[in-house]
Amino acid sequence: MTTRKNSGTATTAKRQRTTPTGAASERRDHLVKLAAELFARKGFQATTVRQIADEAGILSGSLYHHFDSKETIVDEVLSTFLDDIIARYRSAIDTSTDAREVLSEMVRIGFATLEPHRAAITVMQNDWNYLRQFERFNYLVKAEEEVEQIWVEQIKAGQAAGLFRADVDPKLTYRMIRDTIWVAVRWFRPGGRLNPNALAEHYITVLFDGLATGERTIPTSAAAG
Amino acid sequence: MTTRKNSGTATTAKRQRTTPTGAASERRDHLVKLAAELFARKGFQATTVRQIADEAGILSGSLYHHFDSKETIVDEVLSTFLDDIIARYRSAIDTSTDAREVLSEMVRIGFATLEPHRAAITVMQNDWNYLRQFERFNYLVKAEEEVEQIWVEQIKAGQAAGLFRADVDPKLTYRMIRDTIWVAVRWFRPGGRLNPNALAEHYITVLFDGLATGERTIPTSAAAG
DNA sequence: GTCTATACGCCGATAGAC
DNA sequence: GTCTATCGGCGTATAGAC
Repeated sequence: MTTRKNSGTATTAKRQRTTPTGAASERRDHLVKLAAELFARKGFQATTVRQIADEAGILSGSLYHHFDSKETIVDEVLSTFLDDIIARYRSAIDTSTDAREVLSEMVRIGFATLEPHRAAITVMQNDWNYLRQFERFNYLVKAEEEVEQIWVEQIKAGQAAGLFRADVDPKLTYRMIRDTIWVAVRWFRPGGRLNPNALAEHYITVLFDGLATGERTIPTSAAAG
Repeated sequence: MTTRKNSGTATTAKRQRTTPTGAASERRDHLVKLAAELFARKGFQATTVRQIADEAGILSGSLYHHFDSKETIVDEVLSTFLDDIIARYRSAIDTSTDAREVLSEMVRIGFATLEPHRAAITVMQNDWNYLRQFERFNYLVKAEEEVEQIWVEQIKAGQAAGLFRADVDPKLTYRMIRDTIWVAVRWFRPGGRLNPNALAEHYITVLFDGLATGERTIPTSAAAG
């Protein structure tokens, strides 16, 4: 399909390294960071290569010494984020067996990612619909599927163990959790009233125990009350 | 700030009506609908006026007989949606006094809106970040604030009545509910496995009663157990 | 209400000097 | 690694005939 070389994970890869050793160029990384901020603020398409170059204090033509296209830049923004988040999820699964604890931890990971990967998550939210139409970004769909599988597995395990109510749809529940976390990037501001930790604990509380104070009806498949 | 004339609600308005009676032109409405679908599918910026015209079987120049700019078209898409949703919320508040019932009804309204306003909601989700930078769309911010006030009021009322747990942040809770509903437009497909009703009931269940099966710790300010 | 024809700027990207 | 200079294309929008 594409001509990309895959490394590390099965989902994403780094491309067009300029140094002979294969090490990342710091200059290049810096440019990617500047571009990511612009993409997040104005959208991918509304950001021009001239603006990116301006931000870096060079001319637009000079950008093409580092990247062969504007899409290569956003590709790097997104794949870096995806590599990181998937690695974190895997580590959470490895360190616990209780589905409720794993799920809580993955929620915490999500909110904790808002700050370091704010720009990438914003681009993912706003420009995913546009970017997905290019085959070069097929790996985004693959990564999404991999993440979904990880979550749904844990929700089903929790239901089988009698920890979670059996009358909710695992896939649907996953989507709602996922969406709630990532979309928070729209209003979350580092240093604001709420830090990522408080956000996570707030959400975990409502997610597991609910908003109501009264009696509950909880049908379960296993360990019924 | 702008030269727009406001009608109906305090938040949105219709503009540039062409008929002398002030009635909406059906031709114009049809063009808006076609454009909305394209905006939703490809993003506002990635959609060209030539594509909109193609879809309608006319040439791009002819579009300017109906609209004075591309932004006017998307403006009409968004304001129509906002007028409708705010009217529905108001009617829900008027027909019930129990905060839990009002909240449930507003959740149902949200999910029920996914289908008829799918395109508008998608544009709102994906292009809001871009559109908000133009002063002509300031009314979007105002409408958002109005909706927030309606929700937060109900959550606080529920807490005061001892119906909702007191240890959650009303504003934060509103944002999470709102985001969960609207972002569903990304994966919701009319005629799919889940209809808007099932979605709403599923979410209401988890929202009020939680995902867990065990005992809960529920601090309340009023009517403590 | 649509078409013909076109203005005019900005877009991403390239070639080659330094 | 950056600059100078530039290309071809497509973007929104307009003027005026029909």
